[in-house]
Amino acid sequence: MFEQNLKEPKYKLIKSYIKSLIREGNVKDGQLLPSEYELMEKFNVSRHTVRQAFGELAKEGWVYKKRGKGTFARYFNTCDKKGMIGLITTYISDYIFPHIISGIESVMTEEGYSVIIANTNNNKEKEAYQIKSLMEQNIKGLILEPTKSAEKNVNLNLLEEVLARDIKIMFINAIYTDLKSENPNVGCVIMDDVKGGFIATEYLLKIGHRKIAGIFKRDDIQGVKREEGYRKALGNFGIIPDENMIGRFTTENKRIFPKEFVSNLLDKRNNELKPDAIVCYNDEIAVWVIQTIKECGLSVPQDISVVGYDDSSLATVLDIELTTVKHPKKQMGELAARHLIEMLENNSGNHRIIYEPELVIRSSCKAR
Amino acid sequence: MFEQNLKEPKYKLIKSYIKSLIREGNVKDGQLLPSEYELMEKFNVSRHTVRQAFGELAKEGWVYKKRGKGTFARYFNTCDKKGMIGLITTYISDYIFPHIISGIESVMTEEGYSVIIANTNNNKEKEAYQIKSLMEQNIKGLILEPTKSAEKNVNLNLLEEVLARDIKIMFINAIYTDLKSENPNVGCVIMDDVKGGFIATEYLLKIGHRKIAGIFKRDDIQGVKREEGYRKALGNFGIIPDENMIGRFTTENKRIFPKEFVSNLLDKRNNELKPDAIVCYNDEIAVWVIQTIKECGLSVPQDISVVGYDDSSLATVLDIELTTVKHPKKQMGELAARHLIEMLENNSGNHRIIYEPELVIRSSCKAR
DNA sequence: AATATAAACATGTACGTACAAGTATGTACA
DNA sequence: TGTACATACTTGTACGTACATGTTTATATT
Repeated sequence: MFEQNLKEPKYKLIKSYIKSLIREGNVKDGQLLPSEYELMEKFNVSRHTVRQAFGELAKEGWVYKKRGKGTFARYFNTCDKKGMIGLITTYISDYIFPHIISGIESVMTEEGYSVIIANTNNNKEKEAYQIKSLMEQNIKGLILEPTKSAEKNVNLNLLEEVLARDIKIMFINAIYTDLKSENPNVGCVIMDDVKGGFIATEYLLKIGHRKIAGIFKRDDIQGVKREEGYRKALGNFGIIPDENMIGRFTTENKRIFPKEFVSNLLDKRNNELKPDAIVCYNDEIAVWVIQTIKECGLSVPQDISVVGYDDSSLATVLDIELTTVKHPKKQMGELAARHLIEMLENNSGNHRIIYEPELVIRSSCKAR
Repeated sequence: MFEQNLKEPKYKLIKSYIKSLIREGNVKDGQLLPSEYELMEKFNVSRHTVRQAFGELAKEGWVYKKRGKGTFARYFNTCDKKGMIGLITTYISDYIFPHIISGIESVMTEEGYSVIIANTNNNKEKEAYQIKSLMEQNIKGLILEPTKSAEKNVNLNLLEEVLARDIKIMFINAIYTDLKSENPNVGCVIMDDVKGGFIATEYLLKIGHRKIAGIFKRDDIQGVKREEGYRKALGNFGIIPDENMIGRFTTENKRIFPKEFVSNLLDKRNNELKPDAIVCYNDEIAVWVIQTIKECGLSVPQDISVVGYDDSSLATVLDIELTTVKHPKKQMGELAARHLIEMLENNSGNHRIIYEPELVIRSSCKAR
């Protein structure tokens, strides 16, 4: 009578009975389970007890109920579905992100994973919220594009919790360097942004420019590194950059800053600042820069050469086609997905991919 | 006695009371909520009813309980757990889809749901695979942009299975009409595409055009309806359209067809076909059409006026800015998300939204 | 043969009771 | 002072009943 009652409540016993029915395939996906009354008899309990068991199983996703019809098994996380992957990016619909996401989704779907997407709008608190949310969803891996990667990583402890739960992390675009870089559960697919900034600037130098302004994002590592490459290239040509010709913006002022910075550079009163060329953080900024140059009565590339970054769709859509640094975009997504799957399934190899940037030369620069 | 009982069960009323306590900050994170007995008295219900409310809230993550101590609010910690929503679109990274997806994601995240995305590349088999995959995840709702909606719905049985599992369906852009349209578990946010095609064509007629060609997609309902609107507008002006001036393409030949169709129209040998204006299925097609017109040595809008559809980013990026029909894009995503949440949480109301299109007049049309 | 109707059965809501078990607090006793 | 105990409170488990509501099937009626 009481041997069963030593610990476990009756409704939990019924729960595990139902779960075993489903798990062992006795009742398959979508098939009818025993009715409440049948289980009352079988276990000699009240209907309330059976309902408690079924109610929890329904909330947990093991079964679903249809009034008048019965309770049915739901087979989730089965063998033909390998599991879920979380994806957190700063933005979803803007710029090159749709292509990155699409690359990830296509590979993951092909390989039998599902992708849950979330974005942070480049806000650290929202990033924390999204990481917590995804942790609750039983994900196997997390693809993360860091938010404000150049600032202090306030979500480090959260990421360590992610790893503690055996969830692998794959960074894209940038990495949080404070995570131990040898950790085999952390991978990345990033660009060599120093080199990217370098080749963009070097190209301008090689075609004869010397007064080269730069405008960079300062709250993500990509921006900091691109500036580093820019400085390195100038240094190679023996040029010490004028700090007034380097502009730095953040997410918050990115829509105002480029215009202000460029129109200040082109202001007739401080003519010694007027650049021959401008290296831009990315194509979006380059477009605004070109717009401002035009508004100041000058033209691109006749008066000023402009280099973008990322080779986004913006680059070829203007009447002036942008010379820009190629970003792998969709390919980066695919690479990140494939390497994460490798980490999950084989747990081996080096999964730190650094993409070599190349320059795409179009019509926004002119030799002088 | 029964005035409250017209629809909502008592325990749901108590649930929303508790949720409002937490949401409005009357009971903050970690603080004690009223005990079961207090709520019994307050609402004049049995303890069972209160427990049902608290039980569900606990499973959903709104509260947590401690035996002997009470029930506590949980807001900032992990109020997620409301569940997962599946999202299946034809494409992810192209055209207006990133904006639709972004709208859905932002609302869903704000409301505590997670979004799993998947795409079909406009392929019916892939659609079937994605629906099956998502069914195995424990999704609460499915947002679906139909694939090849004008063709026979081969996945109807699958969608009925989705509904049988108590997963609500929200259609966007188009609906599979073979699903019973009064079903309260099916909603939609679509455009009035007949009207869209109508106002685009009517505009051209009003500014004096009579020989108006049309190029439409024939494998989705949007295309069929836009063509219907086009014919209706012509009919209102007493024009019987020349069938040779109407082109129909499918996903498979969309990259070749517009060019062939337009260059054939403009071929000097069949001069009677040469149109004054062309109504295009969408902006993407319009761009290719304009390209082809230019290649034939004619110009837009001087020789031929062109109308697009969707008001995508393509519309304003060319040197000729497209006159086009406005598509809600991000707003459509937000609407779809909000209405799906309504269906899930309140189970009431009409969730069939038909968006009224409006024309955005730019510079790709000229009166004659 | 088609159409109501009733019965049987499924889950949903809601009332009641009883006792178990964890927590906090005040009181009596050592 | 400190410990033990009673008490009152909390949630947890479990029994019972009743009726509502949706689904299916068999039966009776037209």
